[in-house]
Amino acid sequence: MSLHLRSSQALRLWREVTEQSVRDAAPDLTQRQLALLLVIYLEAPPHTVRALAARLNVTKPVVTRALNSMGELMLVDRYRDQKDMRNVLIKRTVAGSLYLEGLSEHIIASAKELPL
Amino acid sequence: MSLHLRSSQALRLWREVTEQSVRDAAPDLTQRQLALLLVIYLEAPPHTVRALAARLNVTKPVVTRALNSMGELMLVDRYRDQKDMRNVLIKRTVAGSLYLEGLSEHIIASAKELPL
DNA sequence: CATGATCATAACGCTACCGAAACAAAAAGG
DNA sequence: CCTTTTTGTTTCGGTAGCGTTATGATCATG
Repeated sequence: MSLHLRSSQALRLWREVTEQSVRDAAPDLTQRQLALLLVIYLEAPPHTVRALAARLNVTKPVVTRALNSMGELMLVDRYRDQKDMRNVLIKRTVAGSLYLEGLSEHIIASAKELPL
Repeated sequence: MSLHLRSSQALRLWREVTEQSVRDAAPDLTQRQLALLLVIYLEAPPHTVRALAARLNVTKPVVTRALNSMGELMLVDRYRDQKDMRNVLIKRTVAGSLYLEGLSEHIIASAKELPL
């Protein structure tokens, strides 16, 4: 058995959560930054700039810049791969985990109150 | 009975849909623009700039600019209120409906394949 | 009808992101 | 070794969003 949503429910869910994010003026991530953050936290490491860029179909500078921005917000961390000093590996942070935890709570709460 | 999501499911759903939007390079709306679009299409008209700004907790120029951008993409339309010529009323478009229809299909498809 | 309030938009200076290309550092491989 | 390849970052010029403030148009009210 799978999770079944109707069209009106799907959009309503998206509206609730997106609207909440806007209203709260939470760290104003772009779509790309958010997508990146979710991949980093939901997929198994290691994550490199190159792999992330390929996965999201964006250029490497986009990833570098997104990591700069989210790094300042402490949402991610990065360090050189000691095995191959060309690589940069992206690490999760406590702040990043908390941020996504907050997001998931919003999603869950909104889903719970969707009309059937 | 209400729609219950677990934390991992919620974030996975968000990742799937956000990632898809990024990969497809669909009209690159900001969070604010998307929130605005969803309110316009899911809430009953009439919609004015002022009311939308208040609802999303943003300034009026933000709404005007978002309507400019989305207007160029044909996602929304606007015209003067004939009853009160100070007001601008926002209208839905075919392209906007199609865009949100695509979004909802993405959401539904992703939800359907969430692990239980 | 004139003055003040209420709309939406325009103007201004600023910041952040964009794609493309150039670059620096490290590894690979002849 | 010394070139070539790979990896990530920086730079460049350009675009688009931001908040604040000013403006123009319309309505309400004395």
